[in-house]
Amino acid sequence: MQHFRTAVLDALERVLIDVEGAPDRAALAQALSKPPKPEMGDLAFPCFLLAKALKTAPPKIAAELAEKVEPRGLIAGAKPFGPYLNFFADAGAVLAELVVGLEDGSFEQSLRTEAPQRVMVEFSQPNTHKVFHVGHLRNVSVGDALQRVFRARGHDVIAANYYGDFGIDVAKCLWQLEHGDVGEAPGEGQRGSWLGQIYAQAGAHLTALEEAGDEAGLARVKGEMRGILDAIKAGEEPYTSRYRETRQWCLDEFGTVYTWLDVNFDTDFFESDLEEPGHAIVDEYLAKGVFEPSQGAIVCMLDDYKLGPALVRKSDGTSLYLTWDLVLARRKFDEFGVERSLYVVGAEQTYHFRQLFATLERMGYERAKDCTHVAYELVMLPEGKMSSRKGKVVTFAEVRDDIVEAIGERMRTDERNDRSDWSDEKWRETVDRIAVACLRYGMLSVSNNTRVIFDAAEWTNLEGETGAYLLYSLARISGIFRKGGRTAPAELAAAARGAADFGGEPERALLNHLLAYADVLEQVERTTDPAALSAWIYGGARAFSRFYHDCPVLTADEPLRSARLALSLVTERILGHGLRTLGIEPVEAM
RNA sequence: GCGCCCGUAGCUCAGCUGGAUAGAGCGCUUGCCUCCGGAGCAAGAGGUCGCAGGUUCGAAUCCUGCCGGGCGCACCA
Repeated sequence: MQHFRTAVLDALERVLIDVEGAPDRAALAQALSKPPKPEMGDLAFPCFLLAKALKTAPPKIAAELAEKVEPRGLIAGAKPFGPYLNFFADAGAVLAELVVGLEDGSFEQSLRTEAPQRVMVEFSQPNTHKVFHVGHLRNVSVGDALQRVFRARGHDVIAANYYGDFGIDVAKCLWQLEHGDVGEAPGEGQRGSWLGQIYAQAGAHLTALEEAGDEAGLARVKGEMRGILDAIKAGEEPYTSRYRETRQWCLDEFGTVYTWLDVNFDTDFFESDLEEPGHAIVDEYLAKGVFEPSQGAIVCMLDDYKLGPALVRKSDGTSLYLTWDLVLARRKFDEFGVERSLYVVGAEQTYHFRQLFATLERMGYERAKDCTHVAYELVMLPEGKMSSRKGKVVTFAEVRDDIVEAIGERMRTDERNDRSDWSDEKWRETVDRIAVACLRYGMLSVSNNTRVIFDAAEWTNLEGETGAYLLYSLARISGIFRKGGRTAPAELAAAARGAADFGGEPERALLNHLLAYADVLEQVERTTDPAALSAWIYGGARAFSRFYHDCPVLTADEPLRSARLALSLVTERILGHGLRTLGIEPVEAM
């Protein structure tokens, strides 16, 4: 398929061929932008950067160049707007190219990078024995979207999960399980959350002792917790069996969450596997002189990086989070052959990752510079910060149930659409998809470095800028085809080329919007922030809604009817692609 | 004290590789279902882009300082 953008660059090069000192093609491409209003054209070239070479005022340059541009192929013409030279697309021809490109695969090919790499995206990293809450949902949404974007860009992607399945917090939970009044374990599917509550109780117990000033009690309980951890490390019963069983409950429950969200990992890492290799790696680099003893502990000095010493072994001989990340990084590089490594982790750990990457560099891993900490801000509640220790959280299960309930209610009370022939299975699947769309879109519609405020009332409101709106837009397209039938794409493309009256403002605005998809994916890869993609999809859904409202499709005369069907088709395909890249599966009806 | 992030409409946020009159959603006011799905479309009210300097033909966007908020700064993860 041919791109309008390419056609414009060709045209610019033709008219600038005699101009000495004119920018090269790359610079021209860089300068192209979108006019603020559809009636001002489809692609704008600012003439400021020719002012020096031509020694002429930009508006005059624009006017002169406009004279020289001739209608040709995808270009219908060019007009000057002040200092801008604006190109107009032949809407029908551009649309036909898109239909063809989507059919023969060249559209998807055009989304891909020229330099594919092996990329690992590590995300989710849930802790067993703790609740999975809406904060974790943000991590999964961002990580999975990035993973999908990198795939769409043609990279060889490995999606990695890293379970925090070991450590003193696990022991706290097991201690409370033994000493607290916890009742019987619930049935399958709720045991993980149950353990999460028990963990919170353990935290509350410790806080209570602390606040009561009971230092002896506090020391005793902490000692017992420490003892449980040591017992598991030593393989002693009953703690080892209890640990294995409860750990599995949690992993199983995480699995149901991922299935519901449609998230898949290519590889799993476990903190419990890293203790031993952690000791080895510290010994190795201690011997090499990269690490050194300090105040009874082992550190890596990072003065060259203007960072404090990175602690890799505590004075009691045990290892830390950072140590395990060193082991993991080495595996990622050496065993997986990763060329680029993304860590989707909350912004509060920025300092940790600066130390990690600097330490890796000191260890001789030059690829440390290809490691990126994808930092995202906290998810807050309207009343303030969440705290899993205090049990002040909105759990994933609560959110899922609330939103499923709200969507089900909306559909049951809606008389506009007849769903009497829907099977239970179709109901369930549709509600679930809308729920996932609302949750993921809610998490992805703000930039990584903006805090998300999770307001249940707001999130279950299905009107306005929500995931439901996006699915609704695509469902309307499906409705058109359900009623009008599916015509062969080749026929639609031919009709689009010949439809003289196609190209009204809503049509051109929508078409123009769709053309920017590849740029948006490139931007998300570059910034590792999926928010630009969600914003673009929302903009596309809006543009379609206006088109849908203003331009009747099925009742139009041929060939306009087919041209509009073609536009509906490419919108369905491209917005659908974008939604799936965010991890949102469209529905045909809702 | 040092480092990172954020301050844009009543609220929640886009826009930030400098460019054409600063945009959405929610809320408020008002139109539009005999017409492909009203979970929609259109219009209205609402903004000293935290403050002060600087760079530039041009600054919400870049630089400096200040004010306000969040997070982090070795034996937690």
